[in-house]
Amino acid sequence: MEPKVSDIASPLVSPPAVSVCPKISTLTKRADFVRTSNARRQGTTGVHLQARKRMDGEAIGIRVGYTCSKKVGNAVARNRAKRRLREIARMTLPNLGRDGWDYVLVGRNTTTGSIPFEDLLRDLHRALAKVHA
RNA sequence: GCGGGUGGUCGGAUGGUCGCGGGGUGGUAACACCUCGAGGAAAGUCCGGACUCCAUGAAAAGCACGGUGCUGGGUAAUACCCAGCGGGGGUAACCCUAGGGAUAGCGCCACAGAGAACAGACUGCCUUCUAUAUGGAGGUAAUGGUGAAACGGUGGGGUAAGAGCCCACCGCGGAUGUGGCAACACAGACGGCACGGCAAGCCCCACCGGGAGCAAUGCCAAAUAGGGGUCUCGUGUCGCUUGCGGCGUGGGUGCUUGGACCACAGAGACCCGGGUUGGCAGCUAGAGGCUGGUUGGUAACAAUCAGUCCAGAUGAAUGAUCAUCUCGGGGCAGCGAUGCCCUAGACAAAAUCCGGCUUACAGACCACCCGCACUU
RNA sequence: GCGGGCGUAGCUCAGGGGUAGAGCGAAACCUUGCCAAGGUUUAGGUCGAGAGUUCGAAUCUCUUCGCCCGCU
Repeated sequence: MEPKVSDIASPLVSPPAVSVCPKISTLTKRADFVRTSNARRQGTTGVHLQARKRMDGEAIGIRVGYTCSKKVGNAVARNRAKRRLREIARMTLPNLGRDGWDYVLVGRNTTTGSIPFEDLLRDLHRALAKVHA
């Protein structure tokens, strides 16, 4: 039997202690995106991940940004891809993300909006593991 | 039943769990609760407005530039809509139509053809002259072929040959009359025919448009700077009532003109260098939409009454997932009725707002109408 | 969001109503022992797409698609 999405995510969604859970904020500045893209990167079928360990004092907590260029498609396809990226980040980063890092999730050509959701989730897990290594 | 035409509607539904944006309430806060949260095209940005700023005495005038272009009406306005007219298509329902002026002027009409816009004559036809030839003079425009287009068409009379030269019909122009608010329609004396096409070529005529746009504009905070160089015009003047008037200079979001206004010691142009891309307002209730009724109108639409609804983000909010149902589609089994399984599946997401236009769109539904076939 | 511009041969561009062209590139041949250069010749185009105006459209008009630039 196929594992349900809830089975994959359940250990991750289980609420961690508040003191362990860093605050997650969204990247909005272009300069942050550029700095992150110059650091570590890892591509998978569904998502392309860029990550960077910040210098001390820049900001607090985990920060995450989302990018979907016109290659992804029209406005409907871009928004849809961005929402799916937000959802997997919400389910994953509170547990697997590291404090003091910036992450940028980039939507891929046609796959981000179309592949099954659990595949997208596994792709982010793999990409995070490789980037942290 | 089949085929077609017109107008319109919808664009899955319900529930659970976890999340997102705005507003409200409570709370010191974390947060909790309540409530609202994409489209018919939100799209393209092709038009028209609202609104804001700039300019302005003024909706200034003229020129330039751009647009519109049958008539009447509707509207805040339009290139939109409605009702008609003319032209074209279709057996029909019905559809399409940038549709003013070619006698204001200029320009163009390649190739072919004798000749392409003004009457002219290559091949011809007829008469005549002579030196009888591939000749000259005259008449004619019916013949031939070319071309998108050739100076009215067909038939008859007539003639040396011919010709609206004459006649009949058709076509064209058309004084005038009738109907219509008008575009225009109908009738038509008369004219023997004179007047080719292109204005989405320049242009003429009529009407419309001041320019830029929410990245407009205003405020707050921080930071940096209160820059440098070159060039041009200036450094006012007269009067008195002593802060006003005359003159002068400079200042214009296409240009010019005149006037008013502002400034009067600085103004303008170009080049070099440096800083910031934060927050708030504008920002969503308006020529508002929808539903139902009444009145006027053929209609578009207007007036009015009642009810109801209202996204406001800014790396930009609607997602993820599960279940059930239903419309279609596909597969398998079956002669069939039907059963089982899979599958929510088109275009496309607000960005100041509104009215139109155009383009994209899986599929489903409703009403009316037309043609053909069949039955009664 | 607003404003502006461009689509013609494989590439860079002319042509602005009358049979689509230039340069570079490609191919074949000549030349050479071989290559380059040179010479001769050839192929290659729905003029981004669809309608309209015209006798006739790459050209004029409208619609549409794609690409590029500027404005805080």
